[in-house]
Amino acid sequence: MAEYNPQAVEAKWRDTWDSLGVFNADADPSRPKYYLLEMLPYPSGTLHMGHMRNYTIGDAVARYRRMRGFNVLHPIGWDAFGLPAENAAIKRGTPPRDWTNANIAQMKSVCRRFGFSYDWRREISTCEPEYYRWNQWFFLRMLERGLAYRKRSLVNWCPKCQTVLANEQVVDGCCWQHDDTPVEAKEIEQWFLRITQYADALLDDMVELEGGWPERVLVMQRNWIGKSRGTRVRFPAEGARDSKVQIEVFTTRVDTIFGAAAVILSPAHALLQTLFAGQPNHAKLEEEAARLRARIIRGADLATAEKEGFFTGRFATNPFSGQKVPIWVGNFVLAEYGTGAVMAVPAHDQRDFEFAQKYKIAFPVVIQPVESSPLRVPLKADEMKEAFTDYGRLVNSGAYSGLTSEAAIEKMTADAQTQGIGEAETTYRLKDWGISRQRYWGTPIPVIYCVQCGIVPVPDKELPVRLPENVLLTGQGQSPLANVPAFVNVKCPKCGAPGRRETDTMDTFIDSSWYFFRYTDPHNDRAPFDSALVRYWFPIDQYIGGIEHAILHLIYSRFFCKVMRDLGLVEIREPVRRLFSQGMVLKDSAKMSKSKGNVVGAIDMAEKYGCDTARMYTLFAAPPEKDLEWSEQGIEGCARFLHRVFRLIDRYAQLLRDISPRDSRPTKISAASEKEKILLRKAHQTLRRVTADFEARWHFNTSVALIMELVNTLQDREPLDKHARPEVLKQVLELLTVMLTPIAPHLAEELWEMLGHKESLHAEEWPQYSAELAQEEQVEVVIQINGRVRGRICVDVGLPEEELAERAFADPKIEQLLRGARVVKRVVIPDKLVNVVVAQ
RNA sequence: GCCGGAGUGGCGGAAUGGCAGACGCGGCGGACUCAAAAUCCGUUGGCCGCAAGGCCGUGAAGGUUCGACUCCUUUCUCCGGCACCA
Repeated sequence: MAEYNPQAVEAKWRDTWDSLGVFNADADPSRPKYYLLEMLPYPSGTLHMGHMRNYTIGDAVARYRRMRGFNVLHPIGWDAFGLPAENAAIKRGTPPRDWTNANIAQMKSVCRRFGFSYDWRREISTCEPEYYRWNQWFFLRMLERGLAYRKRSLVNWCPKCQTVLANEQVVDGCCWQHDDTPVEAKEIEQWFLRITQYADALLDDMVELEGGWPERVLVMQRNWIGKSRGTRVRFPAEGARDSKVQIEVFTTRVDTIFGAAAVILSPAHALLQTLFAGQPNHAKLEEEAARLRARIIRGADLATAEKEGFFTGRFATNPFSGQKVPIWVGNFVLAEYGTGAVMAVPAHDQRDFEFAQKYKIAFPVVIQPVESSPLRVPLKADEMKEAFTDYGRLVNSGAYSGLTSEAAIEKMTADAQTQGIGEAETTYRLKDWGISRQRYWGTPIPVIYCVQCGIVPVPDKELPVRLPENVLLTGQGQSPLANVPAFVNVKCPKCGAPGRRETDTMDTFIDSSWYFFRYTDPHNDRAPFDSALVRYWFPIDQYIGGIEHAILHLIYSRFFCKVMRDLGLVEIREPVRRLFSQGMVLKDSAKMSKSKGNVVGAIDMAEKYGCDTARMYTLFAAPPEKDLEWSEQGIEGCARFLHRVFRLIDRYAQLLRDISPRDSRPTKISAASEKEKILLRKAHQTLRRVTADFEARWHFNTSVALIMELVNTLQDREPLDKHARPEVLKQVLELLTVMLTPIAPHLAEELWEMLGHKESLHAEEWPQYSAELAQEEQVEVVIQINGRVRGRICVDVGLPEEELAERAFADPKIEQLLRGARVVKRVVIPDKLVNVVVAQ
C-alpha cells in the first residue's frame, strides 16, 4: 500500500511540467485562444494565503480551459517600481533594485512551488529598462498629441519631510510619518495625462463591458467619471477696476436662478485679486482668503466641515433677473470642479441654505412643489427648515414663472445661449491624471528642459532614459534624481545648449496600464509589441483581481487602450472582456497582515499539507467572490479528503492499470449491473455539474463538494470490484481524476499515472458527460396538500402528468388525508411534485 | 446623505419559484487498538412525542403565488464604495 506524500508528488510533477514546458503558449491562429490574467502583483516579499487565492482561482480556470482545447495565455510578471522599495532603501540602505529583485525571486519560487501554470518565458518586471523604455515611448506619443502636458497644481506637501506625498500617504489630514504635522496644499508644476479627453469614451464604451464586468465596478467607474449636464452662466461683476469682469458659474439647476441670493467663489478662485483690488480693506480680504485656502481639506472631513465664508465687498448682476447679488467666498466651493464658482440658491440647495442661515442672507422661493407632492402648502422662505431640492414649478421667475423645472432648464439654457450670457455645458468629476512623482524608484520622464528651446522630448532613439543606480536616498527634500548631476545635466537634443533632465518619475500606475499587451510579445526591442500578436490574443478573456483596483488601475488601463487605438497600435476599444473580483481571505475575521500577526504563510501550508490541499481548501471554503475565513480545521478536512482519494485509487490501481483506454469509454447502460449503474450515474452527473460550474457559474466550492459526494459514493464497505467490472471502475475513477485536475493538479497527475497512463494529464481533453449514463431511472416525487409535504412516491422518470397525478391520489396516506375534502385544484410538475389544493 | 452587496444550523457554506440545511468543519455515539494517533461506521436545525408522526424555522413585518431562502413592498443590522461635484 502506497502512502500519499504530497511534497514528493508535487516536486515530481512540478519538475515534469517544467522540463516539458507544457504551459508555454504561442500564437496559433488555427486554434481558439483564451487569455487569462491575474492582476500584476507588487513584489512585497512573503506570500500568504490571501495572495494565493487570486492565483489559485486563475490557475484552476487556466487548466480547465486548456483541457477544453483552448490555446491558453496565462502569464505573470511584477509591478516592480514603487514606494515600498524606496522606503526600504531609506530605512535599511538596501538599493531598491536589490530589495525588489530579492522579493521577486522569493515570490517566484512560491508561485512555482504551487504549480501555477504560467508561461514563464513571458515574465516581465516593470523596473527593467526593457520594459520601462516603452512607458517613456508612450509618454512621448502622448506628448506629441497633446495628451501629456504640464501645469501647476495643488499637491500634498509635508513641511517636515519637505516632499510631496501621495494621497494614500495622507492619514487624517496629516503626514503618515508625522501624525502631528498637517499636510499643506502646495502648488507645483506637474505632468498630466489628458484622460478627461476620453471621459465620454470611457463612459460610452461601458456598454461593451456590461455583463462581463461586475455591476458594482461599472457603477463605481460611472460615479468616478461623474458626468453632469448643466448650464454655464456669466454674472457681470460691478465695481471692480476691470469693468468687464464676469463671474462664471456652473449649475445643473438653472431653473432656480431667480432665487440666487449670492455668488460664491472658491477661496482659490483666480478672480479674487481682481475683486479685492481697490478696496480699503483688501489686505484683510486677501488674508481671509489665504486662511480658507490653507484649510482646504479633502475626503470625508470635507463633508462634515463647518461652512465658512466672507463677503468680498463686490456685487454681481444676475443676468436673468437683473438683480444685484453679493459676491462671497466660501470654503465649500471646490476650485477644481465646474468653474470654481457657484450661484447660491438657498431655497433650493441644502448647502446654500445652510450658508444663508449662518450668514443671515435673505432669499426667495422660486420653485414650488407640484400638486401631487406630499408638501402641501406653498413654501415660504422664512418658514423653511431645509432646502426644497426637487423639481417643481417656477414662481417669481419673470417670464419663466409657471414652467416646470424640466421645461425651464431647457428654455433658460437656450435663452442664455442666444443672449450670450451662458451656454449648455457638461462637466466631469474625473480630472486629468497627474503622473509626476518626486521619487526615485520609477520610470524617468523622458523630457529635457533647455534654456533656448524650452521643453524638449528625448528622441526615440535615445530611449530608454535609464534610471541611474547607486543614488543616495534620504527621503528628504526634492526628487532624488535632482541630486545626480550626471543624470540631470545634458545637452539639448535640438540645439546642443546645456539642458536639464526632468527629475520626477512616473506614477507606477503607468506601468500597470498596458503591461498585459506586453505579455503577448515580451522581448520585442523595436516596439512595445507586435500588433498582430495583440490581434490574436486580445481582448483578455478573463481578468481576475481585487476590488481595490475597481477604479484607478481599471480606468487607467481602459484609457491607455483607447490611446493605443488612436495611435493605430490596437483595434479594440476595451482590453478586458470579463472581469472577476475575488473576495479577501480573512483570519480571525480580519484581513491578513503582518502587523495584526494573523498571516497564514503559503510556504507553511505547502510544507504542512501540500499545496494541492491548500489550493483545494481555497476553492472549497467559499464561493470565489465572497470573503473567505481561513480555518485550520477546514484545511485539515481537505487534506483528509485528498489522502482518501489517493487510497481509493491506490486500492484498485493494480487491477485497472492494464485496462486499455478503449475499454473505459462510456458503457451501455442497459448492460450495466445495478452497482455499475449507480457508479456511472453519479460520475456522469458530477461531471455535468462540475463542467457547468467551470463554464458559467464559477462556484468552485460546489464543484469540490460534488467531487466529495462522488468519492463518498465510491467509498463502500464492499470492494467496488465485487459488483462492478474493471472497465466500468476505471472509467469512473478516471473521471474523478480528470475533474480533480484544475483543483489539485499534482495529485491528479499522480493518480493518472497510477491508473496506467503514460502521457501527462495536461494534454488530456475534458470529457463530455453522457446524458444517457447520467439519467436517473426513478425519481422521488413529493406530494403536497395545500403546499405541505404529506407524502413521497417513487416513479419512473418522465411519467406523464396524468399518470403521475393518478399515482399520487392512489397513495394510501394521501387518499386517507383527502377523504371528504373538496379538491379545488391540482398542480402537477413531472419528476418533481404534485400539489393538491383542497377547500378549507 | 447617495449608490452597491450581504443577512440561512454551533461554524464555513448549499439550494434562484417546487423536499431548506448538499459538502466540509465541529459535536455526540460506536468499531479497530493494550492504549493513542490515523482510519472506518452511525448520528447531528429547534420544540413536542416511547413511537408513528406533528409543529416551528432562511434578520423583521407585509404582499404576490397552488407553492417563496428565491419575486415585490416596507423595515432593521452589518460590510463596501462615493461623499459640500453646484
